[in-house]
Amino acid sequence: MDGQAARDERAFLAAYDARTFPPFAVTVDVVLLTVREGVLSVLLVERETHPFRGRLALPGGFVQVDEDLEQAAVRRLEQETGVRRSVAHVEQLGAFGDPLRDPRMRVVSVPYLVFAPDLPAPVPGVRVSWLAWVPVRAVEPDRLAFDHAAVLAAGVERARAKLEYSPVATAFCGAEFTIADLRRVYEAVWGVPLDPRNFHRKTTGAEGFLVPAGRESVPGPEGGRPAALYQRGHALQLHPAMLRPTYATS
Amino acid sequence: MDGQAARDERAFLAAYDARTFPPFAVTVDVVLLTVREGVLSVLLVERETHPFRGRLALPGGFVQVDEDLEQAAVRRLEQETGVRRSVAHVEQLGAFGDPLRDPRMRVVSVPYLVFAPDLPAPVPGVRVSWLAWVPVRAVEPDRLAFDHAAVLAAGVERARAKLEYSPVATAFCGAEFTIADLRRVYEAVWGVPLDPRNFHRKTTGAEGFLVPAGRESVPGPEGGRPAALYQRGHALQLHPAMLRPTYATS
DNA sequence: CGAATAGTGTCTCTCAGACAATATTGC
DNA sequence: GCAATATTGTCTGAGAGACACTATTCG
Repeated sequence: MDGQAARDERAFLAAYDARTFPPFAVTVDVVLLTVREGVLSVLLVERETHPFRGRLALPGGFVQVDEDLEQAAVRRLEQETGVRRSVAHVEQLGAFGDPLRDPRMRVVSVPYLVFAPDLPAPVPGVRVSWLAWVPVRAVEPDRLAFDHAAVLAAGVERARAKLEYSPVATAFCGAEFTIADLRRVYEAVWGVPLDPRNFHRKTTGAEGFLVPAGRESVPGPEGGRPAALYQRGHALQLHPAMLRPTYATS
Repeated sequence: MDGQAARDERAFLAAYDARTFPPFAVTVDVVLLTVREGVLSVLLVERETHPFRGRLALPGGFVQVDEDLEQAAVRRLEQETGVRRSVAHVEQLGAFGDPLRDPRMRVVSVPYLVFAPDLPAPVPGVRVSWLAWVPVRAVEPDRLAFDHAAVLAAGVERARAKLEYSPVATAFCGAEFTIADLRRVYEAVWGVPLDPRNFHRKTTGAEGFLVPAGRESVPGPEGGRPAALYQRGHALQLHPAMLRPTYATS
């Protein structure tokens, strides 16, 4: 029986014509977030080609037929923005498939959310003439191409929620960072000031979140006691969670 | 300037040939969960056609060219399982696009997670000869078609997490339900017993979660005091959150 | 020394978990 | 009455938020 079923299946596939299905294109977009000078910022590129030529957009492009979705996103990330995957956190943000989101044809886009440390100004890569970090609060939604305003909003909201119960905030920092560095990440992403003392106690108390690097930072130009340096721990969850203040239902 | 850009864009679109892009197909799958007799169960169908003919699978199918993704999922839900959208909670679960997940061609699937009350045994609908509620713990992952084992696992994990900080557990109940009904939902989805007394205090204390229906339920065959009936409230978040016991990192 | 930042301790309030006690039904 | 379920109350410990206080640097 099993042999018969396998033969059936092979015969079916040999006769299969892919053109009988509705033709879609699939793209990936990259919502690359970082914290620069205390401000949550997103990397935007200027589109060089139609549609939306000259408009700002998220980096991204078409997925190749034999290419995994995340692999396609990472390829765009590295080619167009110069950010290496190894220093960043990458997670899928969902699928956006409104039939009218692309004027060319039916396109389903799978955006990926990326957290990266504050990097030197990225250089325009393949097929990109201009790109820049833009503070998220300064982005004008109506001026973005496609439905990228909605994608960006989903990415920012995901980032805000994720900081509460996961240790991914460390992906915004370098390999070694101070508690104050980490606090500035939370403050920038959430857009609220946090009490440095309570923040210190909570982060150092959460099991597996931070590992002491055994070294100290150099104080800034305004002086101050040197801070201990930490590395990210091995925990996958943040427990207890770090809840946003004024947990309004919004 | 704007007029020139618009003319450029129109000219580009008129000359555009959609066949220059890699051909994908896009499908939707439905992870329909319910709680039957205290057991978290998923609706599975038997595939009538190749590939994976005769294997169990999630309901789903190809998205039409002019059809929204969620609309496509709801169409499958209603056509293949008879569950009406109005009684259920529907949310997107992400995109699954491994290049080898479908032997026919490159297919990206966008599964939707659906929570529904315990409904009368659904009737096989369009293109479906057999379907049944299967306890999630009884599903044999290797016997599911495509990558549906991974999709189901993602859906169950999303459901477990979502119950903690959102009021969607009420979607597993009917319009009116008792606190014990709701507790059995949490117990079934999380797979752990909960203290009825603490559960009662927490759910009735969470603002906007539940609204008293002003009526009482009929006690079961074993007696017991009648319970007050509730309806779902208007809250979008569950605050304070209902955290799973033994919050292991796992 | 003063300003600035890092880190610790203390108090209060909320809330989760354990569980006693009471209320209301069917048999 | 007895079993079963519903609901309220009480206690304890963990943890969040407010904030006093100490520690260490630069100028």
